[in-house]
Amino acid sequence: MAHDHAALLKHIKADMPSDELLQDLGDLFKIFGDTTRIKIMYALYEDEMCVCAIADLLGMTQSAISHQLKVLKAANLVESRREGKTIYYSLADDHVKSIIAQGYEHLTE
Amino acid sequence: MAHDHAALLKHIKADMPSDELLQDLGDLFKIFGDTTRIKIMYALYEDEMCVCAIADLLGMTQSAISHQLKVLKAANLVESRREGKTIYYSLADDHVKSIIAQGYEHLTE
DNA sequence: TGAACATATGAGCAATCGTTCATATGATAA
DNA sequence: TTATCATATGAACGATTGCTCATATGTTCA
Repeated sequence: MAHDHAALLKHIKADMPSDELLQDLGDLFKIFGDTTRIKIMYALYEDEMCVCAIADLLGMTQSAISHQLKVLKAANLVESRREGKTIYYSLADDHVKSIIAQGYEHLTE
Repeated sequence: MAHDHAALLKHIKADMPSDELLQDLGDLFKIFGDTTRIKIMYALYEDEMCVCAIADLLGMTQSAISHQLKVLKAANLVESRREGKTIYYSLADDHVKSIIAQGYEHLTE
C-alpha cells in the first residue's frame, strides 16, 4: 500500500513515545472530550464545589455528576475532601486549566 | 436535590463560557481522545508526511488513516498539500503541540 | 436507634465512534 | 485512453460511552 519511505519512518519511529504512553495520552484527552466533564472542570476553575451544587449548576442529575466525578478523580484531574455529609471537589492540578486554556485558544484564535 | 448554594451558583454561572463554546471545547478534545489520532499528530510533530507513510508507521490501513485525517482536518488540526499523486499532511498550528505537551506533563509529573 | 440528607454505585439502554471492506476519485505515465 | 498509484468515501458492524433508575453507603441530628 505504499511507495518508499523507509528512511523517514525509521527516523520518526525513533522519536515516537512508547505505545503505552500514547495510549495514556489518548485516554487522558478522552476525559476532556465530553461537555459535561468540561463544564464540571470549568465550574471548579475558581473554587471547590459540592456535588449537588454542580448538579444544580448544570441542570443534571446528582447521579450523572457523581459518575463523572468518579471518572475525573480516577484520572487525577479532581480531588475531594469531606465536610460532614458534604463532599467538596476541586481541580487537582494546574494542567487542567492549561489544557483547557490551550483548547480555548485554538478555538478562538 | 440539594442544600442551599444559590449565591455561589449565581457567581459561578456568570463566569462560565457559553454552552456553545463549552460544547466546542468538548468536541475539540474528543479528537485528541483517540490513540490513533494522537499517534498521527505525534508523527507529524517534526515534519509533514504522506498518508501511506503514516499508515506504514502505525501499521494500519490506508483507509483508517484517511478517515482520521479527515477528522483532524475538519477541526483545523492538520492541513494538507498535494504533490502529484501524493498528499502531504502537517500540523496546522502550535496548539496541537502544546495541548499534547500539557497532557504529557500531567501524565509524567 | 431511626429519619433525613449527601453522595456513590451497578445494571441496562440508546447513542456515538473507529475500524473494515468495497469502491470511487484524482493524478501520472506509457 | 488505459493501467497504476495515492487518497477519499460510504455503509455497516462491534465496541465504547453517558445517562437513567433503583438502590446502597456514609454522615448528622434528634
